[in-house]
Amino acid sequence: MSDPLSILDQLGAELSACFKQLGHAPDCGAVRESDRPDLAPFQCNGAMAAAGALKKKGEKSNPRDIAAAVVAALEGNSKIERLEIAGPGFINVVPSPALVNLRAGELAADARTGASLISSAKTIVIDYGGANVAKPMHVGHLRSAVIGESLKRLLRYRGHTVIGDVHLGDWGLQMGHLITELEDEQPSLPYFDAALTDNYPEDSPVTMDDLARLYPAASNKAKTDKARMERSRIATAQLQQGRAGYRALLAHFIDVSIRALKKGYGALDVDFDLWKGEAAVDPLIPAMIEGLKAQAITEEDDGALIIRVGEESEKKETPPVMLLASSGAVLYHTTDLATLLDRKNELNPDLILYVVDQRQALHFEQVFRAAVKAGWYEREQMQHLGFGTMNGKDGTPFKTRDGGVLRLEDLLSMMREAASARIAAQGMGDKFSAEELSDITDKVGVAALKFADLQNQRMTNYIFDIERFTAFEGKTGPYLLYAAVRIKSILRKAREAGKAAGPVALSEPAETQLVLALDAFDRALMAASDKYAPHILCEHVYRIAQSFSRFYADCPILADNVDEAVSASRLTLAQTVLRQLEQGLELLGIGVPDRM
RNA sequence: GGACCCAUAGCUCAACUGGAUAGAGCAGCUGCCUUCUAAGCAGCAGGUUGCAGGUUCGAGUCCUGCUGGGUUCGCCA
Repeated sequence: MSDPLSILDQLGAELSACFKQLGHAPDCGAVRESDRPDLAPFQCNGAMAAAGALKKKGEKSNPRDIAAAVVAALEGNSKIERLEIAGPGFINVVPSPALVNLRAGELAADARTGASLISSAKTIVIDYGGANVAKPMHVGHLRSAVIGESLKRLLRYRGHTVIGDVHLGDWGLQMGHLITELEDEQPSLPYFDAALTDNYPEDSPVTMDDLARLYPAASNKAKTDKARMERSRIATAQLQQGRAGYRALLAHFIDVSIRALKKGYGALDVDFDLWKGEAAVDPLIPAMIEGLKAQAITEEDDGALIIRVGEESEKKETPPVMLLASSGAVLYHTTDLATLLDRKNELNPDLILYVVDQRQALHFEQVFRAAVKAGWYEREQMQHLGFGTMNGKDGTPFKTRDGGVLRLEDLLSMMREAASARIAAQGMGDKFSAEELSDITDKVGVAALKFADLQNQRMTNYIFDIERFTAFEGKTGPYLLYAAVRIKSILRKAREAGKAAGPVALSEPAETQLVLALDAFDRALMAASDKYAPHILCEHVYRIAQSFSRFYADCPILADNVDEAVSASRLTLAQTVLRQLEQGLELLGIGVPDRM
């Protein structure tokens, strides 16, 4: 049995059959949401397309005549209330009240409020997060985490098998920096005694704060001090060659960092199935390199081992993939290639998505081409979903007033503070227990933050403005929560009053408009997941909240003068809106409090 | 210099495969709380879609050129 169709699809089916019957291509009957909702909720532009097709065949025709024939043929169709021809041949389509009413009942009865499941499920890996060992999370990590998490949930809800991997940066020069800087601070630690190979302490010699201090200290010194840089390079090479003390230290660094990161991502309601990193694929590298050499796709160049990935059509050749530096060290390309191999072996995914800053587009293009050359994947199986940077008001990447990076932790507490100030200003502060208050401020803060980010199109840069992030009115996360909370409040009151939900019977325009908005859920989900574009889902949930707010203002539900059947119908509508709204928000990674 | 991205209302952003009068929010102005949470609702105002051409019934969207901004270009990750 197939899923019941949306109103739009049902109307499209009627129009398509009609176009076909009149000798035109069926897809001319495609119906879409109208650009002129004041005239009709739906429109069909196929008459123009049909006329265009005839013209190509050398036949003259008038799109308005074609439209008129379609309208005449559909006379009396029970799903259609009214058809009108406008302009050069647009057909405005108004669905019949019976159709809308029937569909409202279907949506209310459906656990997924109209959301379909994909017919062929894929195994998809999403590589997002992008945090590094030893570096505290800052606003630069926000977009990847928030967008990646939403895409993961969205694709899963559509029916795919999705594996999220944080893919930590834990294998580069930064590790050498940390090791050498720690050695300068605490030279007596056993990890630095090259004679020792075992029995290192179980407890980490450093905390997250230590790491956060050590790395920039070393990095700054190395910028001007060549000898200092060389020590870090050597330590990195020795680590990669397997020096036991360094490996033991690395394990501590990773462990300490993951614990901190789980907390940081947890505060954002972001979690990963895999906490793998670059170090995890290190054991694969020697055999991988041998394999690539055996395929004769590598070459030596200036002492480095490379894979050329240029293509004929390029005016200027894309730079090669660097497998081994002339020093013999493993590079970013190498670990990312090894990760692709690891995923092939362990998960054999159909698709791998990288939610990473757009600035790394070239890097991924290189690595993907190498993986294709190696015969591991088809090019279409790997996609870099870049996103623009978060800029300050001056148009350059965001910095705090004193020029530093804004820690994610600090941003979140700013959000919470703003939320809590807002509750106080409402005079609601004493209505909630301390526990509930803290839950509300968390949720409002996260909703504001995530929605502000996700509603932007992925690729473009956007301006980070704390004033705007902590705005709680208009097209914001808290507005959406507010709509959901108002419904919850009504449903509580209905329960207390012993009023039950009942069959849907629409009467007011605000009700019809609300049902039409709900019925667009599946389209929004399909478009958002096909294009990997959460902002499309943001647009939908916002429309739902808006439609509900109008309904709320126009259509009393529990008031004494409301007829029992009307009240029951509106309760069903309200429940359905809440279910879809909460589901949509969950797919954006946004949780809803009970009250606010 | 090569490659990629972007330019839409005062500000921040939308616009599905090329469709009618380019939409939201904020800021501004008018109304609406003795009735389900006013973090709300209704309304007004705001535009030569960076510039110049081209393709066609029809262009913010496609093509060419230009201007202005951003990113990136083998041994950092």
